[in-house]
Amino acid sequence: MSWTDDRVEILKKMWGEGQSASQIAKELGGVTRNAVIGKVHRLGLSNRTTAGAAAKAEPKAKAKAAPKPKPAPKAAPEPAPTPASSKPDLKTEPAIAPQHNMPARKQIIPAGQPLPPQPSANEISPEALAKVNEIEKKAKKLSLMELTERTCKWPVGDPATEDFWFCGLPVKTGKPYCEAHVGVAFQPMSARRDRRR
DNA sequence: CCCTGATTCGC
DNA sequence: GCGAATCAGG
Repeated sequence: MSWTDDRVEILKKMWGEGQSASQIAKELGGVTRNAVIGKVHRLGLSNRTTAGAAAKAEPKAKAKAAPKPKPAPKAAPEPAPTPASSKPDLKTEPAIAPQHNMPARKQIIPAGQPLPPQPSANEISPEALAKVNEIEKKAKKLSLMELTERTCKWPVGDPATEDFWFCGLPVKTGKPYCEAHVGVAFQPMSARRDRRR
């Protein structure tokens, strides 16, 4: 795969949105996150203001081992960073008028969509249920964006409220959920039948 | 161990 | 220009 214009376009877009290099790599396909990062640097767009593993433009005066001399006498001029972007768009927040303010009003948000299929309690084995309640306290409470292929994607709470998050614990390899949630998500047909009245 | 981005350097 | 290997950190 090579960096065609449209692929670079996607790269720019996603990077701008704060997507991680690995996510971009997956989206594009045929490239590794290293390739993405390398391209990002070559394109000049680098330092984002993203939290997490942000780098420090810190001169590491670390006396490392031998194989890393690296003189680099060039002093970076850093003139005026003119936003010579040919893309005039960018979302300009309309600055929505604050909804007066919601006193102690307990969310009037209408759940526009059906809630995720939270299994009804009577179909879950007591053991599994107990286990879930147990680990749910330890849940990492990830947002949608923070989910990866190795984080439990079990939704908790009402998506229409602020009180909503994903479990985020390490998944049972091969499954989309952690061990506890796999227990309530994947049940043998026979077990369900038996528990039904 | 999982992940993140940064840098180097042979190609 | 490209990106694997490596580095550095959360």
